Amino acid sequence: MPDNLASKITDSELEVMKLLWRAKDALPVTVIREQLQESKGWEPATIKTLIARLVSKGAVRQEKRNVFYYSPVITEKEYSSWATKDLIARIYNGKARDLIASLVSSDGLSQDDIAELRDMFKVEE
Amino acid sequence: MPDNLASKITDSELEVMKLLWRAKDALPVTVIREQLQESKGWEPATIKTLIARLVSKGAVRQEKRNVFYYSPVITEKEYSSWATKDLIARIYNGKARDLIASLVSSDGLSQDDIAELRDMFKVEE
DNA sequence: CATTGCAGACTACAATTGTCAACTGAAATT
DNA sequence: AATTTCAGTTGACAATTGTAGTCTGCAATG
Repeated sequence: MPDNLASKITDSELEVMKLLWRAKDALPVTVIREQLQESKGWEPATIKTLIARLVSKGAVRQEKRNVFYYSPVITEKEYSSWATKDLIARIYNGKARDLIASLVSSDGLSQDDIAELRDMFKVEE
Repeated sequence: MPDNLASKITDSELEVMKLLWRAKDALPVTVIREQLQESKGWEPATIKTLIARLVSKGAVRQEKRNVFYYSPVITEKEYSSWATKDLIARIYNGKARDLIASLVSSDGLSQDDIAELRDMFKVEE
């Protein structure tokens, strides 16, 4: 995990992180609750547990106002880049190109994707 | 998970799978045990548990000879391709190209990788 | 100001995961 | 044939994860 993290962000917790990443500013539980109750059908208690766990593992910071406001400590980029490298280490023996080869050969990429990637690598120095 | 799987292969179990994937033929516990005891420092009991769990979740098949011989049901390619798509779904909103963009922009690729990928996409129809 | 609603803290509980020990019966060894 | 060695099975136990209930005190609202 990103080394600022005590331990891994779990799947459920990740849903909370996604919401916080999308938000421009820190959010109070009220807002987080509303959205996740709606989108995930979770009970308020569940949502509060997830937030508390994220705070305790250092992925989310709380800021005292009238009520706590929560915001991500690690960025989405940091996390996704870590998760990707972790996958590469665990499954592709550390070889990033093997990951991409796998995508290409297992039709994980659309024609559009491939076109775009061709461009990407053309420009790339 | 690959839909032939009852549930996800865990990290420890994956070590067993890797060994089985590397092997040409089915292996008896003796051989699996020797290697993992060596490479992972696991107790025989641990290794036997992992094998049993893999069998019960359908990732490994056992073949009765004098003693059981074990071989993978899902291939390494199937698994890694599934794991990759799963990552893309969970973290990159289903967009494979975002994964690759993340790799490129977070220096997850060496110059060599990039060169090779440029070739890959040049040839690619 | 009394009432209500909910944030925050604590507790709970089943399922999964990482590790491993004990037992049992068959195969190998003496 | 008696002994030893494991494979295979079952059980175990702590930590993590998914999901949620309860309680307490403050803040908004009538």
